[in-house]
Amino acid sequence: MRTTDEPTTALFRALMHPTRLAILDLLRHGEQCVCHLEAHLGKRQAYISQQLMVLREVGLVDDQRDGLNVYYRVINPQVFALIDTARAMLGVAVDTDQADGSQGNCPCPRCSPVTEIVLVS
Amino acid sequence: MRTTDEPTTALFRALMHPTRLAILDLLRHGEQCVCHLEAHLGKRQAYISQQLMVLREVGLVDDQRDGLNVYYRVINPQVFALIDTARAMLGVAVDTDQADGSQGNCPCPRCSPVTEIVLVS
DNA sequence: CCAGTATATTCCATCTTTTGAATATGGCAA
DNA sequence: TTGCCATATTCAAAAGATGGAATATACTGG
Repeated sequence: MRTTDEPTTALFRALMHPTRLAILDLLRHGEQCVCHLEAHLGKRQAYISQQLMVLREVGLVDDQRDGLNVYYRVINPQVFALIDTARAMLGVAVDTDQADGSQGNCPCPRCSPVTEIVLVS
Repeated sequence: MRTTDEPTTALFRALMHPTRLAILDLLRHGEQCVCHLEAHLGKRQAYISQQLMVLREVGLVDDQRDGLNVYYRVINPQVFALIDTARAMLGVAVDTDQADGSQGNCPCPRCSPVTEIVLVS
């Protein structure tokens, strides 16, 4: 229908998706670049980007460019309370960390500071 | 996808709908019969029933028969906190009452106790 | 300017949700 | 049983979401 609806439904609509929920979980401890999310979620970049677009459109996240990388962050941390309440209702343990098992080697400067480029002669 | 997803997404999926949200709002002050919801929401009975089915399937509401009428109630009131948090995030006023303007004349015994059947000779 | 890297967007086939319409069920009273 | 009332379920068409593939954009370095 999508007519005079409350924006509330749009919010829940955005939270209705496993990957988007996983992305938000990865943003709990501060902003992350797309490559970071990509590495940790094990999904294609374009796909992650699509989901980020949805989160952006409902005003849940904000992006900020830093050189080649784009860093995303949650605008209103209350959304975490929302997710936690939902999980609590269902008896799901609130996993404070990683959304999935994949270790994720994010190559961005913030994740991997230049240290291994020592190349001894 | 719908595979190994968290039940959390199912919860949000159920809350993603304006009519379902309105039904939950009507159940804030205790259980209500279907005709009550029908009267207040101004939607067809079958439609209301469909939405109630969705809410039932995710374990948000419970029903109980009393004669001809079926009364629905919210199982876990925490869901109201969830909705309120969402609305607060969006700056939407938490309307404690009626979901829409329609006055709603519910004919069920609890709403309209037998008083007008006096029929003087 | 050109190439390369990080991210974004568009397009599209497929699957799911939405909602109207018709129909079914369950209970009550006569 | 019959008829009626309240509610539930099923079906199907239209609308919307999902996720893959290709492509576009933005920035950096040479």
